[in-house]
Amino acid sequence: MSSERVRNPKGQGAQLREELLDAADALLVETGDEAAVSLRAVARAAGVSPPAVYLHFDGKEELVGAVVARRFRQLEAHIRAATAGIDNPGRSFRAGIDAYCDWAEAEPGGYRLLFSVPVGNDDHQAGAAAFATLVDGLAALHVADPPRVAALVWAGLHGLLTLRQARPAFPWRPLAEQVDDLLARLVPEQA
Amino acid sequence: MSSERVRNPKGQGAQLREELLDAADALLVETGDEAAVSLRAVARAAGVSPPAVYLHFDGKEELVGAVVARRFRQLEAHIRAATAGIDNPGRSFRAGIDAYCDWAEAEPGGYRLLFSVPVGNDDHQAGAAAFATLVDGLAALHVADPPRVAALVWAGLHGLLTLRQARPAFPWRPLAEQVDDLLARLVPEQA
DNA sequence: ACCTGAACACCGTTCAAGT
DNA sequence: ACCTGAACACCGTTCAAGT
Repeated sequence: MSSERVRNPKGQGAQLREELLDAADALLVETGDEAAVSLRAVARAAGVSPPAVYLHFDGKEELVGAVVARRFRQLEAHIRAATAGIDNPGRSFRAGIDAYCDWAEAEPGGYRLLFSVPVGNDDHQAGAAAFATLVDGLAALHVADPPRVAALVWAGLHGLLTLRQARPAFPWRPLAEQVDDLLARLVPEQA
Repeated sequence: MSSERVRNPKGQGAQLREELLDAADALLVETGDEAAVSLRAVARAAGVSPPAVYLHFDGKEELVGAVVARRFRQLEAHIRAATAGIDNPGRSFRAGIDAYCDWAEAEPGGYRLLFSVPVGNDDHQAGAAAFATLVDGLAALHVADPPRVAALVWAGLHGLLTLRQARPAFPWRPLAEQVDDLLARLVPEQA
């Protein structure tokens, strides 16, 4: 049960860092809750002793923060990939919205995690970049005051996604229908 | 440091139950996070030993659940009190919305708690009752398909309130202004 | 009927030590 | 340079026992 893992050679400490991030990511996404994942469990999954985590992270909080930052970058890349090459502004805008929702629904725990943890500077950068894609999409539709409307759209989507997760017993309509309803009212220009 | 508390007489076990609920509520509202509050800390605050909690609750989860149920009933009462006696449907509707937002902003941890924990049946009842006040308000405004619009309004408000808490560094406009914007678009009938 | 003490298997973190 | 073992103060929960 102990020491399956082979020791890293001299210059390769960075490899353990990646293994720890992968292990922590997998455990965090399962639950979407920082508190449900223990630093000791992450160390176990990576095949090292608990103190080894401190060689690469200041503590549990910094480890979780690094996972969150990586997930934010993935989300932004996912949205950019979905909208890339779509010329029609309305269709591009909607493709970005759908990518955001798909990503949240595909890994609910991973989405919840993004907003359940105090953000560091890295996350703030990545989050701001994702928000910027939304503002750009609205500007292309000639919406008045795009940042102002973008905040409402973001809040509406986030509210729908998180409430649907938190209250699965509520008689929700299909998500696509709710998103249609929401956008029809918040962004009439996109029709 | 030990035994400040006087033992309860024979038929008064229910009193400890209330003391535990009050202690747990205070600790939970401070953090808004179930995981940040320990059963042992609750027992300490109430002046009893940890196993004493099990005399009244099945475990930590049930204790937290009872606190959440109580908070839901308080929220619904707060909304009903704010709308009671207002005849004008538009003003009554808006008073309910404002009461919801005020309650969430007055105790952010208490609001977060309501949706950060899996719900039991009690919470579901209380939550449904609060939602019903929203549906009724929209019906009085002769909105088409009130439950459908109510879901969007609820999601929009919830998204605004939680994102503002989770991302305090974001350049938010004042909440009242965002709520005005949101309602103007989602419920044009209220103007 | 109401509550405690001691125990168990966990947890995050620190620090000295091993290779 | 990279990692471990042992320790510390915590945690939720159980079970026998005290008043």
